[in-house]
Amino acid sequence: MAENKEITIYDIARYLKISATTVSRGLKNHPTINKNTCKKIAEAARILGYRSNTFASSLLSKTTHTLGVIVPRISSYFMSYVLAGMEDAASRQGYTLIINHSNESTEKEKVNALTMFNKRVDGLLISVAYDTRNIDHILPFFKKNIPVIFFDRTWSHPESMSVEIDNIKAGYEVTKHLLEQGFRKIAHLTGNLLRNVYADRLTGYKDALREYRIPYDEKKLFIGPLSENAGTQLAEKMIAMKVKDRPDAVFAANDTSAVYCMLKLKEAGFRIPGDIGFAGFNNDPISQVVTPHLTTVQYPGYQMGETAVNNLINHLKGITELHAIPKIILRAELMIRASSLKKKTL
Amino acid sequence: MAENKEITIYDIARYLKISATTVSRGLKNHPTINKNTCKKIAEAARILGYRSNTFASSLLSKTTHTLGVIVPRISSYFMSYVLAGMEDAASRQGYTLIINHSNESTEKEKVNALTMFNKRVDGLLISVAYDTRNIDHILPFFKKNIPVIFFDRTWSHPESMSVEIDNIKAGYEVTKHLLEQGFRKIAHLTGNLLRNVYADRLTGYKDALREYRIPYDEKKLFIGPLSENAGTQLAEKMIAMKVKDRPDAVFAANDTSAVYCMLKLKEAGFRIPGDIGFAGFNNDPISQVVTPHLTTVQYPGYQMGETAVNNLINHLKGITELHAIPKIILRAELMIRASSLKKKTL
DNA sequence: TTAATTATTGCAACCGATTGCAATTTTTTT
DNA sequence: AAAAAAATTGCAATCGGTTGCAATAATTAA
Repeated sequence: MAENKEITIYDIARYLKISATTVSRGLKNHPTINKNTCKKIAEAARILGYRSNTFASSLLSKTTHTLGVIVPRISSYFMSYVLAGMEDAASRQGYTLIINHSNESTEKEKVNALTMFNKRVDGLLISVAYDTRNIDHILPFFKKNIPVIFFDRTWSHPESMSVEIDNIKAGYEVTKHLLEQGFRKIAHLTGNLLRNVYADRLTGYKDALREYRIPYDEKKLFIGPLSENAGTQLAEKMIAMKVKDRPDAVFAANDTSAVYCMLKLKEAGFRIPGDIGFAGFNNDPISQVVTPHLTTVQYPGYQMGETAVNNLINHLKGITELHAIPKIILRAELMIRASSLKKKTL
Repeated sequence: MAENKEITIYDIARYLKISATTVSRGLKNHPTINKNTCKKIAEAARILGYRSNTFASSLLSKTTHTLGVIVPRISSYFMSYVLAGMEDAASRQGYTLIINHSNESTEKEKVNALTMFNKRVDGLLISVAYDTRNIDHILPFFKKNIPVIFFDRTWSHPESMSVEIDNIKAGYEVTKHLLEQGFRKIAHLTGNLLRNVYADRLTGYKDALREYRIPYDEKKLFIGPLSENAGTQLAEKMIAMKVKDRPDAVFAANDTSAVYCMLKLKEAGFRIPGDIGFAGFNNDPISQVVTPHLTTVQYPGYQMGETAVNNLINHLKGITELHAIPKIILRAELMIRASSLKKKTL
């Protein structure tokens, strides 16, 4: 069988005894082509099993209808929702996603960026790795006027747009809530302060303390990878502390570390929230499964992905200008649950 | 600045006063090109900021170095690990992934398959949607000799390969473990039996019952979407049952439904595992956070993704033949935890 | 020193779709 | 019925890299 022979517009042209030009135009219903001819062309394409050769047209148009996505980690609850939102938005508009993850390594991030650059994505969506210190590897995109959108872990750049939540506000609200509940020695477990998400939450935390006239105590700030282990270790440190030094609450910058810290403390006999209150971040499934349920911040991952992609595509279509909107803030919501409710009421 | 001008091999040729042919060959260190010339070409490419135009070469080679991935849902713990494994394996070998999700809809799956087909991926990796009933939409790939690998939720096809775990064995082991612990009225909460993963686990469940000479009771089989809600609803049904009809254990085909069923029963005053034993599937993070911890099956997602991609690429490179290996079975491991330990020991 | 090898390099056609402009056909106007 | 306007269609060049084959240059053998 000739099943393997690819059908081109020339085959259709020969079949209908017309020119390839007309076929090319007919296939996209170009207004100058007779409606009837268009119909015949579409029909012939169907019969012959034609599929457009995207390379040939990309070669000419220099456009791929492909967006590159670089995330620190695919396998995270939050990020997988971002990707789901991106995928839905992209395919709704006829775009395809190329997804890479840096695995939190700046080196891999650089390689990924280069790959995307060489694959000539029409635009780039990126959330930077844990300890990325500069965006030299993104500069080539700006130079070539390829639009870049940062999301979640952002990086400010005059030609780019960021999509994020108001981390300062979220950090403030979490901390304020803990303060309202009567906690006064609140520890903050967070990640690399180079990252906006962590730096901003810390700022919010400090803001709330200031409001309550509680001096900020550096000894209550714990910086680490926010892993299960990081949570467990903080618990161990706390257990080893003298009572007067021991925090009476923990605000962790993600749920994983919060939960594992909680579990370890519970195991050691501490009551939550009676002895120690807890709040996390992200609203991962574990936050609603752990006992007591974890107070956290609902992070709109799906919506973040959707928003980022829609804005990128609007820019590509010339509907909007990226640099005109340096930042889009999505709504994040404090989810108050038992882990922080010392007073029984709100 | 001429920053925006793309550099082509012709620019390099002009710059070095040699032919484009030589540049093309030199860039890939073709043996007939003088080593020294190669070096000069590479240097010039660097200086001028050349990047290869993949379309132009794909147009000729009919190869994209791109793999298509269709998953039912990106935002699932298990699947996000599969994707991570795929991404690592693919980028290690210089391949790029295009990822789509069907959102458990066969219709979207069809659209996705068409997109991948038109984007001319070199190979396809797919895990089918919840209620896909045929693979007509995949047939075009087979016709064009584009290799297809099914993973997790597979579909047997003579030219294809499947990567999965031994779900029958896993189902058998979970059930046998519950039986060994003294449970005798084990309910099974699962998904659409059209899907191998659910059908096979059920088979294993029946095998274990048979071994213990316990008649299979259809009334103990609950089929649904395996969502949080499905778990809660099963609990409600169980609460409403007469004692003699009530299962003394639940084997759920995923952790989410198991956990939510457990939580609801706990809330209603049932003791786990004293009154009702529990086992789930997947080893999601929630399984280790819920109290008591959930017995489950460790599902090697990352490895599954890696294996699928490596095999696909090996086929593409001509190292192996896909259809020679119809199936690859990965190791899954029963994780025994408190939710199923009625006898205090193993 | 010349012929025979071997190493390098370049010509020109090709992959498949697109597009400006000219050519042809059809329709409308006068 | 002829001229003008509008609707269709096709020619030919182009996008950038690849490759078979011929041409030229450099080495080696005779």
